[in-house]
Amino acid sequence: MHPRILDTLKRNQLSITDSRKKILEMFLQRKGALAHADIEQQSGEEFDRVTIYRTLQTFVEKGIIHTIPSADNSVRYALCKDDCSEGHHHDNHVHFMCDQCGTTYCLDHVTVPSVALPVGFLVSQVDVVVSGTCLKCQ
Amino acid sequence: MHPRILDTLKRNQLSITDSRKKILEMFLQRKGALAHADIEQQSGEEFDRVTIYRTLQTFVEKGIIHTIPSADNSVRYALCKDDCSEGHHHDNHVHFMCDQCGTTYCLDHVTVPSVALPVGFLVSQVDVVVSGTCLKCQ
DNA sequence: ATTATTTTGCAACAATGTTGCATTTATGTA
DNA sequence: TACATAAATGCAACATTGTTGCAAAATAAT
Repeated sequence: MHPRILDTLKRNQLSITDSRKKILEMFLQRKGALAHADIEQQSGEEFDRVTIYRTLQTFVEKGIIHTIPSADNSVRYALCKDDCSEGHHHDNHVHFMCDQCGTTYCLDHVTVPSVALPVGFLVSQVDVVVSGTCLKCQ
Repeated sequence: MHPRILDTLKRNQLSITDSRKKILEMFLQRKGALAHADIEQQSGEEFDRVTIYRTLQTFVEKGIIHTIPSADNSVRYALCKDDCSEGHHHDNHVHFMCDQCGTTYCLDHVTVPSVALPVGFLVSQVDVVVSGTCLKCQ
């Protein structure tokens, strides 16, 4: 078991359960983003669909993971670099979605460029979604 | 009826039908983005749900409208500035989604900043999704 | 005006997400 | 460790969203 699992759950005052351990482990191992369907498949019917929904919801609320914007209507989740406190307004991200294989990368080390908006618009968060071909699919 | 409707449909070799005229008119009038649900409500059960889905699909394929990425799982559509030929790889956009009222703006005049990606990633499109408070909700 | 093509509406289905509640599991305390 | 309390899970049922096939209707072409 990944060393950060218990730590993360405890820090966020979450009961330590099988589903939470397993799902958190998935995120920690494969660094890319995961959709609900991915988790459902990989866990092999070990957990109820509802449990997975609720676990993801909880993780988002606690700031352990965040959702990634996408143009198709599939919600994907990725680990927050360091758990964002309160789960609100976490750091800005650059995400990369591969057109070929569909893998979504969370590029934490890429700087989010500043955007100059028209007067009257207050910015709370900037998400940059880049699509194209990823490293593996060249 | 908006003068650009017939023009746009003809240019894209689409049959001129009531649903297409009405839906295109919605996009031309209210310049913000529209979700499927918005269209369904505004058209007041005039058209079948399936027809709306298919119309939006067709418009996207023809490059008349494009989808806007969002972190929740609601797909929104907005007019392309000038119909993008082939519907693929239209110009990059900055989109603004208001946390208060949910209105999505397509900020065509804001320049998309260039993003420096790691070596090996080929970029085909950059979407910038800014969220915060809009002009009206201050 | 008539034929050929396209689009629509309906029905049925599939996928995705939500809610309430009883049962099970985890936590805190003696 | 055993017990009481609190929390999470699984099930069932439901709601929403999106898809597909096909006959009927509308549009376009001749």
